[in-house]
Amino acid sequence: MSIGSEFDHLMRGVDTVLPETELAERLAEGRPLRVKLGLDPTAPSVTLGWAVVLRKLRHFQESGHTAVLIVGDFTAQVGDPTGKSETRKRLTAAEVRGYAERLLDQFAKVLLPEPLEVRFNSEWLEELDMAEVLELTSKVTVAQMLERDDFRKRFDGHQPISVMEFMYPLLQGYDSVAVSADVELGGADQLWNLMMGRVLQERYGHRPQMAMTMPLLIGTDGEHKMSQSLGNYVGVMDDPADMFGKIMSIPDRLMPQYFELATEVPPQEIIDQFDGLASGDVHPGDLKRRLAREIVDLYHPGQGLPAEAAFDQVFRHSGVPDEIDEFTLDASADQWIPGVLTAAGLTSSNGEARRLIAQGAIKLDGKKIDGESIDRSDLVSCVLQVGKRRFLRLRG
RNA sequence: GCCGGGAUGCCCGAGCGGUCAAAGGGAGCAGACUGUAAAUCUGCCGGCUUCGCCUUCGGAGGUUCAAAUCCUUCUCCCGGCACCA
Repeated sequence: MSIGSEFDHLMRGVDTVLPETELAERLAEGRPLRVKLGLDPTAPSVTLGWAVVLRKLRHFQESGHTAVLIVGDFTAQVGDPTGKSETRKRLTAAEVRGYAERLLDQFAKVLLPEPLEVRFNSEWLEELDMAEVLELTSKVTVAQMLERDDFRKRFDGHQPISVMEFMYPLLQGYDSVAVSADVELGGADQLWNLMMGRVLQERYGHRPQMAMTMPLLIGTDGEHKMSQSLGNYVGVMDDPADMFGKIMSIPDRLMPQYFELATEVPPQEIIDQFDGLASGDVHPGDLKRRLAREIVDLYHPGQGLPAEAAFDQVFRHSGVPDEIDEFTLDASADQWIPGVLTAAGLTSSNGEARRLIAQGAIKLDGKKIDGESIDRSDLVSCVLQVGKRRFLRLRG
């Protein structure tokens, strides 16, 4: 790859690079850069949101640079105060360990196996003794801490800020010192933290890293940043049909962002597609299908088209998906549908199920049911459906 | 430390002795319309095989025929004052 196209590839979708001119300079040095990305295992899944930065890390790998992926097992327990208006609840060591284990496989779905260094930051953070911690804290002033917006606001508003929260950026920054990062990647909300890494490296007499941030991907609700706690996410481990469906449900206005940040479709092609959309040559539904296929193919190679077919089967032809959960009926001749639905987990309570029946949302083999009880013999081998997307195959 | 205000359902927020499972909004779910988009309209939105019953209004006690609503106490938050610097 030439320097020019490599540079363009690395800059795809990027939000901010600081200092601006330095990326070209470092690339020109012609050696593999050490590109750090730190992720705290505070939840069990890699979402398309995290995948945005992970993909960027992969772009660096593709150019021969070394990906230094830091699993923040130690920092996860401290808790990143970024964007929080209040003190965050702390996770237990066991929770963090459990998440970290599950995440490692998922990272592998996005990154290349080489060149890659995976490090846990407890490796060095746990080893710091009090004298070293004090030295670390002496490198940064309280005024610098308060430059950060969320700290500033809380401080001015007399909201509590624990000293431990001040420690978070220091620890994350210390990671950069520990791994000698040339570049650190992060979400747009991490810029301040990344710059802290730069400051600390300088104070420790190392060459300061540059910071590169990616925009925060908006979740399927079309409003908030994608996050597991909000439930508006698509996980890279979601099965193809699920992934396809979730992408189809995002608001249209999110499509450009998703194409740019969550796919590898060449920039010029994206521009052409949206030009087509503006002129009416491309139908928004078709473009969204393309988007969904592209994303599914990224995490389940070759599954984009089958996922689309499954989607059409259900939503275009009002059919039933090929793979659905099964439920074995008990022996009673008279089956009470709300009980079945709730036992199978399709509804959360009998009351909810009864209401849905009253609203005409429950179908048996595609036909609306109106009563609550049905003969067992009329149910066996049939498909019970709640709304458009919840299905259950009944077994005798 | 003192004085005052507050804690309500997933979230925000009314209620201030009975007619309160608790107004209103948001989120969510379902129906119509669609491209599983947006916008809009409609219904539902604690549990229970439900004209009734049960568990909820920060925790624990108490007063009352009756408490989210009154009293006591505990916990936590918020304002103001004082103290310290």
